[in-house]
Amino acid sequence: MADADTPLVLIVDDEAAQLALLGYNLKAAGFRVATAKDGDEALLAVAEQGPDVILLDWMLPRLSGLEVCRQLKATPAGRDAAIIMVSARSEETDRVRGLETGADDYIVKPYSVAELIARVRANLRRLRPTSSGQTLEVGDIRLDPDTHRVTRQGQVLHLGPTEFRLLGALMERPGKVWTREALLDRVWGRDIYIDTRTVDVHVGRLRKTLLSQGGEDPIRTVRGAGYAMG
Amino acid sequence: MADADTPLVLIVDDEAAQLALLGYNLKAAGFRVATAKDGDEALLAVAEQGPDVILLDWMLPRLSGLEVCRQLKATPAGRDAAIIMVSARSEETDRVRGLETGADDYIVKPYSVAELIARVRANLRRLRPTSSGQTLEVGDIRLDPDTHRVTRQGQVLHLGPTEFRLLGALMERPGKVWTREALLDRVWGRDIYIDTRTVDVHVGRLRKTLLSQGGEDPIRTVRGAGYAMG
DNA sequence: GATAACCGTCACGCAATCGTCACATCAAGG
DNA sequence: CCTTGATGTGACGATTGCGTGACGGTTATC
Repeated sequence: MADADTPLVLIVDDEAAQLALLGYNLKAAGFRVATAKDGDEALLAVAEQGPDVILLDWMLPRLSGLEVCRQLKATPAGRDAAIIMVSARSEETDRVRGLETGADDYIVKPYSVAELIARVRANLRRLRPTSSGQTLEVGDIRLDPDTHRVTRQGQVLHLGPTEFRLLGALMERPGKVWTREALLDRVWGRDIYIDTRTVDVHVGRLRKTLLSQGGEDPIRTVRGAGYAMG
Repeated sequence: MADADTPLVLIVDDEAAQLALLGYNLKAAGFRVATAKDGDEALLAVAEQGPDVILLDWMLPRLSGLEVCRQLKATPAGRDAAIIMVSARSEETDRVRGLETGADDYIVKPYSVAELIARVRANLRRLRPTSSGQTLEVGDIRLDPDTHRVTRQGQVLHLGPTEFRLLGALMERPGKVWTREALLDRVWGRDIYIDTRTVDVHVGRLRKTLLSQGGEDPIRTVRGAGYAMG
């Protein structure tokens, strides 16, 4: 059961009760579990054990979760892991800042165990193709998840955080038609209540940037359904 | 609107006012709604109607919400549903106990309608992950539900949403003769009042597109009965 | 505290698509 | 050949979906 192929989840939280609860549920779901009480322990554990997923609490003593995230993403082992920020604060700003710092996902308290497990699994799946420095490429567009850099025909394009994640989602499965709802899930996060038309606006902004250096429109609008890449 | 594809939400609460309020909001959000006043009614309703999401109040007469949750998760129909516990108590212990018992999510009073709807939707999405439909193929015509792409002999064909769904229905069961009424049900939706002749028009438009690149007419008209593929 | 970047929402306008009708055409029986 | 009911189809007004500029609000940065 707990062999090296079993995904390792590192839980970083300063509350012992949280560590116990999360650990219990994750073990029950078949994961290996490591724990850390603060940022320093977390950095050490990441370097030593190389976890696949890191559950990182927002509120930590000494270093904030945000700062820990930044430092983790600066280490080789940290870049190979998916970081899920856990927060009691639901404000948009926190989420954006978390994702900008390099977190791969975000979950807001209170969350369900089913949701947590689903998130961990989803990020594990996503880990393989993208997170290990794998640059996405569709046509003449390249997206580097590590450096957050997008180029078209060598030209570097500047994208906002949301548009970057939007493009990343579209490029991850070229051709697949995403409904606006699915994109809200994938790009904005679950349990976020946002007008679906907002997706249209961001697609428009993304298109504008992608077309700024000329070239064809790489995003296909499927009337009545959603959007797709390629 | 209220066809079988519309998700069914079962509300379990002993206060009539709560039932009415929640029911009103959920219906306004486009869900079908069923109600139950206590645990016994809930168990019956779940077995009979097989809801997709269950909103389960914590405080119930006779059986507690917790116990109802446990019993629900012991039934086949209950396991297929997402259970959201609704509680006025915000203590951590309650949440943990609720989730340990098998609830999929948890929402604490007072909550906003927007949050409630968002939770219900989020749990629905988790319940039915986007099934990657297999590409349909009849003769030289291919239809990919995933990419919403229709090709004939490699040529990409452009179809409107309705014609796409119409072709999908026909291709799903090649040879089967669909009556106009059945097609209205399948393609347009169950409780839609539309002239059956409209089907003829759309079949005509579909034929026109399918024949635009040459080839035989793949749709067979069965006089007095309806249409069939192949 | 001022500026710039970015976000989510709204309103407007255009184009695609829809449903219906009217008329043409067809199939089958007499 | 004629009749009759069913089907094909072009035209048209109405609706809907989508693109997009504008706007106010928030945050980061200096």
